[in-house]
Amino acid sequence: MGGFPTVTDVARAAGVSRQTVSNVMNSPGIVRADTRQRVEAVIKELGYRPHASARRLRTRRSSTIGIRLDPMIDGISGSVLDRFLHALTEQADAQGLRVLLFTATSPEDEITQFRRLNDGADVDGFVLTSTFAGDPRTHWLIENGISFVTFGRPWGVDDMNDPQHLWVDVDGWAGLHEATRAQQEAGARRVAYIGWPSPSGSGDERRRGWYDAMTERGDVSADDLAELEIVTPDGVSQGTAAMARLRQNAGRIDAVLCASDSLALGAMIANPERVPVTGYDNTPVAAAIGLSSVDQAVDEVAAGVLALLTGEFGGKVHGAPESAEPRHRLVTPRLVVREFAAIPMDVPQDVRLDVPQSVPQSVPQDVPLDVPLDVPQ
Amino acid sequence: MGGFPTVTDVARAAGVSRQTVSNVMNSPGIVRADTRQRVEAVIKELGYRPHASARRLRTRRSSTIGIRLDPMIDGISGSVLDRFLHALTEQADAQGLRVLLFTATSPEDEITQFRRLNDGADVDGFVLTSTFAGDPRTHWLIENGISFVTFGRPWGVDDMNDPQHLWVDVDGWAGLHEATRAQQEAGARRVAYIGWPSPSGSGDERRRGWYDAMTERGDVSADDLAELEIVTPDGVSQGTAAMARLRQNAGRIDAVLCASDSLALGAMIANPERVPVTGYDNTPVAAAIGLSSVDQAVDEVAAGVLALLTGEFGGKVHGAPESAEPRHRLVTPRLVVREFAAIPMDVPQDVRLDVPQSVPQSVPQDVPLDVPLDVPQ
DNA sequence: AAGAAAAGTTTGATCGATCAAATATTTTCG
DNA sequence: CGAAAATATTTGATCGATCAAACTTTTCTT
Repeated sequence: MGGFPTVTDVARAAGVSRQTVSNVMNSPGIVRADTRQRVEAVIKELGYRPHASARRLRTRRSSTIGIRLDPMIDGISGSVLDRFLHALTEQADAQGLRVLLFTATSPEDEITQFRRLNDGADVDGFVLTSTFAGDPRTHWLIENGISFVTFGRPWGVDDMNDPQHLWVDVDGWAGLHEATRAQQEAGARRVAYIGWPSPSGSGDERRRGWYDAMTERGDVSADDLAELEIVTPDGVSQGTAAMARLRQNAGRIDAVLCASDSLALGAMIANPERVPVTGYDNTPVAAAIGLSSVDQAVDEVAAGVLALLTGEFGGKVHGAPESAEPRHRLVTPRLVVREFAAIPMDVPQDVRLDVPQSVPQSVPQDVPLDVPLDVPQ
Repeated sequence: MGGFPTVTDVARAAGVSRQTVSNVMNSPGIVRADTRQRVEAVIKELGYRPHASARRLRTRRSSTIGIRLDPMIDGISGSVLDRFLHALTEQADAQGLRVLLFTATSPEDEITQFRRLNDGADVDGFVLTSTFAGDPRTHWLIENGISFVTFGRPWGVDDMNDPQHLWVDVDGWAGLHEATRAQQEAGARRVAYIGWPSPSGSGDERRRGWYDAMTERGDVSADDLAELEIVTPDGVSQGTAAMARLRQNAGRIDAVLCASDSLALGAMIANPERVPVTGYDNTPVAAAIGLSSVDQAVDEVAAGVLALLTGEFGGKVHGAPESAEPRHRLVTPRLVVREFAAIPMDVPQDVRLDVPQSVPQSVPQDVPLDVPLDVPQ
């Protein structure tokens, strides 16, 4: 009559004790088969569902993980975080975990939220995104013994092997290496790279992937290689400007790789010769425009994050330092090849580094464009 | 020494009873000022935080709202849902509410999740997105007396005034009406519209906004108006095809309005005369390409959803049918005007309705493109 | 100033589940 | 067969907070 049935109701109906009902749900192994079946039948019949809060109060665990919903999710590159969030939620659901969102305006504010959610037993652990060098969040979490896994490796010196810090990341080096190889195999020799200024954890990784592939091949001189590289902050208009500069200074270009889809989209604009352009992140924009792009395998990342969070270490290292279980995972991204220049674009022949006043800006000012996922700010 | 301090610890340290501590937190008004200050000081000193699960067990409310993370969030149009989710989380946080995510593969599956989360006292109510005609979810929730608010009005006959169903929606009519007016004021007379096939709840609304603005002005004949309208399923390549058809059949065109940014992006491609194109949703793509677009004011939508969910009705109607408080909100979208054709595009003169085999497809096949937010499936 | 009313505070019970320890039952084996 | 061991089940206590009702103190009324 009242609300929902409780363990006591089920126990009475099945002619057993509360604890046996509890055991059927949590340690089926220790209940005799016939008893278990009887209880299970009653559970189904009454439509019994355990009361999550009561269980959490007693067990002191919430089966919930917290993740900050990043404001930069609005940008083009933000969609990687979206897809990650979706994959994480889906896979968490499948193993009985819930995902709780929160927002924060700064790393300090985020730490406040950590405390609030942890003290209130709202969550068992956290998933962090957008890590950066000297990230105060990871230090705080480690100090306070709170479980967490980061999507993105720690960028500080030596932090990468900190056994207290569990992480999953995408191998940007491999992504660019494969993308470069793909262009070379398609006949390209002079493959240019538009990247971000160093130091940038993930940016430097990606650049190295391109650089290594180029030097392994060995058919471009060091001087030429230097000409084929250009750095710029992230953004569509920056990509356009960088491409224009490349065309002025680098001589023949057979293909262009970019550190982000934003740059790639921009590069596409100042690309009348329709040189193949490859971006990074495989965002919807890339898909719509028909750009090849390196896809961060968010499903694998999510799986890795959950495995570490629920695995042997329970998201943190409690003893067992001799364990062989790896404390991080490096996921290899996938290159998504698309028909080149699906959208034919043309550009006035007089494109200069500084966009002339008489021509409309190629990027409107009203939207802050897409800080990429993992660039330290 | 053990874990965190509890009410009992605080009570002891402050020399009061548990209940007084509880009152300080929940009904400060009934505690004498000096007592309250003393207790508050102790709370701060001990760093006491209430245990969320214990509170929920006792009060039978979770201060958490559930929302399904939609798979279609990956598409271009999906970013509206993203932005809504972010706004919702931010504003929920501000009023002490948590947001819990879940995924589902179908409306039926979603109902299963509703049951699970509700029975377990995980959530107090739900926010639904992507409503469609005959949506089984809302019926189920109403039947089971579970609180919910939808982003998107109910599309069934008479459903819109169903007093059991609280909703917030964006006024697509007003959006298109304003966009049309804006073009007319800029000197356009023959404004075309690329929309979705009827019946489509939100699609029909938007079309009506354009249609009404055009007939109010009255300088285009009914025949011409029919020529200026074209319907097609959503998608970039569909937009391109539609635009090409318009150019063949509609005579002069001064401006084009589209039911989505996907269509607008497509239309942009087959637009050598650089007729102004306006999209809908103000997605990152529109921002990057420099398309004008109708922005669904997600902040206002989120505020409205929360107000209804926590307001007089608590997300559902329990008596008080004579109340004057509105049971739904219609938010007026904002037109974001951008410099036209920020990205110069050109198209071969021989664009035909069927894309020739020798020319690369304008949209790659490997990505399911962007079902818009509110199109019934 | 006495009694009533209001305001402030405390006590015991309770939400629904699980833990720890006790008890009952079945199995094993000399 | 019967005692010890192994297995199965039950009982009482507990997690941390709030509710409901009892109790104490202060304020108001006449």
